Amino acid sequence: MAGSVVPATVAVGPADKSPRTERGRKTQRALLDAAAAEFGERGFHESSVVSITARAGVALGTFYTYFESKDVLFRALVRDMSDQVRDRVAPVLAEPGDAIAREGAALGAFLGFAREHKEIYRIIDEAEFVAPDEWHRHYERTAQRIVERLREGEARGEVFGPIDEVHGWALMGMNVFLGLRFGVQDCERPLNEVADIANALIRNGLA
Amino acid sequence: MAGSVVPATVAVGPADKSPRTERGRKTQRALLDAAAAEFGERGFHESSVVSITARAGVALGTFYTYFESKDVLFRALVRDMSDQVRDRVAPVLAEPGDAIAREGAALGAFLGFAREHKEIYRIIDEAEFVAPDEWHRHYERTAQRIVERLREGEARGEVFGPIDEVHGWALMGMNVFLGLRFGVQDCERPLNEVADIANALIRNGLA
DNA sequence: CTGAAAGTTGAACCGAGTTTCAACTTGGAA
DNA sequence: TTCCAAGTTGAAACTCGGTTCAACTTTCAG
Repeated sequence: MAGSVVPATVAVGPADKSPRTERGRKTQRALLDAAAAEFGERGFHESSVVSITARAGVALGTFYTYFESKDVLFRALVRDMSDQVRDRVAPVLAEPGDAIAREGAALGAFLGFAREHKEIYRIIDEAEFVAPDEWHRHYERTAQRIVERLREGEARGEVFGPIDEVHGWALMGMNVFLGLRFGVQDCERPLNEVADIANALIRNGLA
Repeated sequence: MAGSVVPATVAVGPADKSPRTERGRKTQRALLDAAAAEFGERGFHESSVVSITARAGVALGTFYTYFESKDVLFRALVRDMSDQVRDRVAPVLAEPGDAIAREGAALGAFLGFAREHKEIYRIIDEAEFVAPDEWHRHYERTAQRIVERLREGEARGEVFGPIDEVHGWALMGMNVFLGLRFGVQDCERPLNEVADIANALIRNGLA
């Protein structure tokens, strides 16, 4: 899991803990991957630095060579997951189709990501308590992006306005819960089926 | 806050810790109210039994007269919050209108509840990590109830079917995130405005 | 080959918070 | 008034896990 969770460099705060050699970079990467897996499986509070270092195959003290604290590591991970989702969804938005179809494609891409990275829910959800600012930032930006896309569609006459912040949060909430139900919990149901039903809902409503 | 959080009796597990006198019931109630407030403000892990008993105005040891552990108390609270939401939404569902209008009324009632009980989000969200079974039960039932209501509407020809589990989770996700944004975070915006926009979305879609 | 910088190690320190428990208080029934 | 079950108390035992640090190893430039 999560072989690509690690960015080239990681923000570590004032005291520079960045690795200076290739060897160091590998160790830091092992710690980040181990942490993503561990937090995903057990949650922040159940994961100990001991268990993370054990999973990474390094000694306890090594952790503090690269991270100021368990907290700082978690924040770096939240930021990274948030960026990964964005990067995964971005390309499908370039595909042809009207604004609503593109939201459907975005949902499909997100569901796929959730199936591959089930740890994302535990990490981002738990950020509400462990790193509230990163958590807030993530949802604020995601909703904002949806609103912007819908407004572009509105300008093109593809969606019926006026588009409001409410629409952004409504669609985001829908996507998040569908990701939870059909990405993380139920791994069997075909994702395009789910995305199609949801897309029909936001296109035509239920009436 | 949370004067009505306390059920008449609380499940406490095998060893019977139920109070036997009026005095005991009052103390247990004080502990439950204090815990709801404390968990709502600081979250489960930041709330200590010391802080809860201090807020309730009783000694540390008294806590264990009524609860086997901090964990058991939290579970009781989650169950209670879940029931409170249900009880708050139920009455407005009896009002006249088609199935979709009733979903709008339900959302309105839920948003109102969220404004009055901001602690509900922290408590139910954190249950994902502290009491996963209660958390699962809560969302499973909520989605199920939405699906049932929509299917009734479908039978009456008020909504366009076929209604799927996807619809239940989609609407629930929408409601939850709107409650977060406009119930807990933004307390200014008129709730019926929010509910109306969301209801128009699920009634007619965006196209 | 050599020295120094980078990296690694894990026992020990430390604070925090849950839970226990034996002594003490309260309130009401007989 | 007496007695006892129910309730209360808070110091202390206990557990747990984050963080520190001084000794040790590896790597590599000169």
